Amino acid sequence: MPLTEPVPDVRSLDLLRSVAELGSIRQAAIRHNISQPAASMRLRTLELTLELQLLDRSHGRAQLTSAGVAVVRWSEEVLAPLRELLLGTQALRAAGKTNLRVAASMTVAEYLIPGWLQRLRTAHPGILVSLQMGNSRHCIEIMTRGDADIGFIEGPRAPRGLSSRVVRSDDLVVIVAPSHDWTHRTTPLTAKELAVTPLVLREVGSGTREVFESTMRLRGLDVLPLLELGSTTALKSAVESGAGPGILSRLAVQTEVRDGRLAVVTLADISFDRSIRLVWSKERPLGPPAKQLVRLIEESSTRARQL
Amino acid sequence: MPLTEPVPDVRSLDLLRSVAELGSIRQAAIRHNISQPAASMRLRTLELTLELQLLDRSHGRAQLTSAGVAVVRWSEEVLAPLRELLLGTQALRAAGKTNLRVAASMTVAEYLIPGWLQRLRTAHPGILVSLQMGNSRHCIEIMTRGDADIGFIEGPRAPRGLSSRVVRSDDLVVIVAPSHDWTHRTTPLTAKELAVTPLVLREVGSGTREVFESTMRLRGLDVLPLLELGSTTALKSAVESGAGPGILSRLAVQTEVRDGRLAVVTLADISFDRSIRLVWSKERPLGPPAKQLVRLIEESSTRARQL
DNA sequence: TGCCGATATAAGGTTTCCTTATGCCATTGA
DNA sequence: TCAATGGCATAAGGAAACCTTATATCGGCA
Repeated sequence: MPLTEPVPDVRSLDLLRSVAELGSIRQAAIRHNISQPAASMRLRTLELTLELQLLDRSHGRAQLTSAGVAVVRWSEEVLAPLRELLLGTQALRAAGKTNLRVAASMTVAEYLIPGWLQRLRTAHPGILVSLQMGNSRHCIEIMTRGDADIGFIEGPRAPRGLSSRVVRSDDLVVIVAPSHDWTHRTTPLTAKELAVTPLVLREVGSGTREVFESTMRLRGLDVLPLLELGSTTALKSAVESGAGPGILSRLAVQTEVRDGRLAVVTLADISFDRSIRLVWSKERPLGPPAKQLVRLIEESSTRARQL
Repeated sequence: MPLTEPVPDVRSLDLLRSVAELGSIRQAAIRHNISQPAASMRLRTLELTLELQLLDRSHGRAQLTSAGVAVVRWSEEVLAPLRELLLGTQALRAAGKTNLRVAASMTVAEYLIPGWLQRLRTAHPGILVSLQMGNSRHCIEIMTRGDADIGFIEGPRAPRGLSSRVVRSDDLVVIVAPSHDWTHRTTPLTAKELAVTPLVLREVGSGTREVFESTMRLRGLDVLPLLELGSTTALKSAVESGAGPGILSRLAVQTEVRDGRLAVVTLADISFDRSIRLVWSKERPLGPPAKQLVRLIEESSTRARQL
């Protein structure tokens, strides 16, 4: 479903954040390289758009109202991912003049790279990253050609000729709509039940489909496709609207699960490993920028465990 | 720091998401209530802004490139919080004609309410919520006057005349810049050390300051303010730029800690409880909408534990 | 080859947004 | 109480962005 109009402008939200930080519209305007009236007008437009009084101008300096404080806070959740998006696209554009070339599978690039870039930026602003995306096979090719310093792929085993290490766990999960019967199950789902249920799956040839089918085949079980879709988004929409249970990477559904739009079904006697593996050349040792990134990733995964 | 220009328009990101979902610019345009050329132009502008080719138009229908898929994915992290912001402001505006009136302390309103509203919206679209914000004392007044059905406050004990239950834990933490010495400590910080260190604190009278001072006083310890600031944002900026260690609610710093902009210092022999408490009238039982919300909150807290 | 659906381009008008100039108000200190 | 100062709003004019309708172009398909 599209965004409910009217949509506040992100630059206005960012400006409001600066006003909160600096305590003055004037100063915020200067920092954003616009004139003071322009800033004043943007904030006014924002207030009209949201139909809320965000600033109290009756005492000389502009003071945030409680609604203003709340909006600033909520805006931070919008602005942080937007900054990550900008860093991500920047890395995609940056072909030359970078000191760290990263190759990543689609899943890693989509779900993990932006956060890592954000943290790398704050910890080591000097490092400029370029990003190449592809499937795992493609990434391995890039690495063996020496066109990237470091790579991230999914897969149970290390590719030959490259050193590798698991940096993050991931696995395929069964997802259903929150209204589905399976959300009320008291017993975990068995592999056998999964085999006889028509499922919403990614198309043949995708990494997700391959992992799922091969793991099931190892148990001597078949898969029964109900629907085959070519993208993660399409699959989520289908499951969400009640088409039936679907199979996707846990990373790919974490947001929807958190928001209650999808539910994960617990599995009894089967699991689909899809761990994420850091790979690098055996011949060439990791350079300092690459080492910084690796260290940061390891820190963030231990921190995630603590929380 | 302000957003790095040029900033992509969120409506364009939303449109791209719809294109990914529907597989056609035309269909996406219809869903967004704009003409097909307008949609085409927005997407073109987005591609120019990001300097990336997001769509492949060479096969009749528009097909997302791998960069396009990544941008859609990154956009979801932006659009979801934006939807929460819209729900939050909507609840702030909605005075009458709602079937669930919520009173919440600033901390709860800022950090937890939007997520709950989002989940409530998807699970029970019929429920219209209105939100009143204030400090904990103010919320209790609203509740006892009967001007809200349900409230959320911080505090160690139940206010008299109201039933209450802890729904979420929270506590004050010591935060420092990532470059601070304390990030390299091998031993936890003691209460005594905290007492002799000049700290960046919220102003006297704020809930945070009260909890901090009273807990320290109970130990017979004093507090030594280095800087007193009137807002969470200002305090974070000060600590981030190296002013010194600061004291804030864990909820208030989780984003910055995740992004590595701030670090939490482990405490040895002291803790500052600030649990969040659901309160309701003893005379009036919870109505069905209130019960739905409570159930949802409890589900989400157990789910958070599982992850 | 010819039709059809989908997208791009063109033209025109409206709206939005920014900048400079200026006026008003609150706070401050003598 | 009065002037000075810093800060915000308003006004006017011009530039840029955006949308709509109409039309051309292109790829797929029978």
